[in-house]
Amino acid sequence: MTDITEKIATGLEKAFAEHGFAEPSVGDLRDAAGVSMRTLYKYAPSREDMVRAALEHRHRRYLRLVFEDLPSDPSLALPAVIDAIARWMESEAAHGCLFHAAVAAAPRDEKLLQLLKDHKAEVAERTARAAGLTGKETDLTLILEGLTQSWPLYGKAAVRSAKELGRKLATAA
Amino acid sequence: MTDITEKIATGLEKAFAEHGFAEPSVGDLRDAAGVSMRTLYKYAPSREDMVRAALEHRHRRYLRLVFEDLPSDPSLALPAVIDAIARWMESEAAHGCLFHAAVAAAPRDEKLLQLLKDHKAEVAERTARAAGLTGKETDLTLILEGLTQSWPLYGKAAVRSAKELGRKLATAA
DNA sequence: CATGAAGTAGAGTGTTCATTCTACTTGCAT
DNA sequence: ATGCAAGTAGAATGAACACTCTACTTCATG
Repeated sequence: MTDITEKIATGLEKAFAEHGFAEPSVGDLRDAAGVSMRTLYKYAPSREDMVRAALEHRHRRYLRLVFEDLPSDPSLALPAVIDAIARWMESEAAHGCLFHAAVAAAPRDEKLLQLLKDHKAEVAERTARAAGLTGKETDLTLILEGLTQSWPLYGKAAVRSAKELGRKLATAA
Repeated sequence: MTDITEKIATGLEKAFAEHGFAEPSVGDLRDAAGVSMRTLYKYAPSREDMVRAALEHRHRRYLRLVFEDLPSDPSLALPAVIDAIARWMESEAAHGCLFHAAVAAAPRDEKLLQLLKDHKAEVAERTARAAGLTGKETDLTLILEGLTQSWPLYGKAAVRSAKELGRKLATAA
């Protein structure tokens, strides 16, 4: 992960997050990355590769923002994850999950679908582990996905719903 | 809603559902609609209008498939809605919610966003009414959105999770 | 100090695509 | 039977865009 790779990935992620996957031309992406056409294509030899680079960068950043500094008490971990996701939505993902957006824009691209699945699986697994709810990955994914999707519609009320459902899930176990 | 309007809307919905919103050219859409270019543009004067026509058609079809013939017992209505959505996903929406896909493909289009919001609001409202859970629209949206998003990842296990969380929500009330 | 790896700027190329236009057909109502 | 409303087939147009190429600059290192 050299300096310039990081710079390019950061710019690409920002551009796609702001303008979606259909709209930005490679020229726009070059401007966002802050490099020349030649250099951009050297590190991402096609527009598809640019999308992948952006998602991989986002994955790393998401994990860092959501799962670093969680409380070690398992009963506090899930609400903390939900709060972290809410903060993420508020500051970074007004338009919803970038992985779903990417797959929606290119439903034929198998590599993208795999990236989405890996991302969601890792989020579910880490959440389950932190909350002491291993085996409940499906329920947790449902709650977190539901939160991410209903946030643009209901805002903070969606956060309350997610916490409430999370609490119910934990007490049942 | 004349014959030909319906024919065009049906074809457009199918094309977008199968190939996403980015890929199909207007030529492809014309073939899917089974009319000439001139006629297609007469009823949908731009590609954007074609997207809107497809979504409006899908909205009507979704409501019919999910909310017709629900059991009148409120405690049975929510599981029935969840089962209907599962059937819908299985047969029609392998790639996830078409409304979200459309918005993801064109995040700047305000009309599309409004269509999405109206669709989700009506689904939440009808579900709440059928299940005797008015006031719980946010929670219901979270569960149903979570189901729709995690279905491609977990299949029937997502359906079980949704029912379980729905049951917990209902018993608390 | 020169050389080559790695960068910049930006023009060129060939293709794809949304939209429009031309020319022709069909069937219904007067 | 004619004329118009509504359809078909598909070619033309002009813009946008992914990707490539040319020419030039920087700068660390042997």
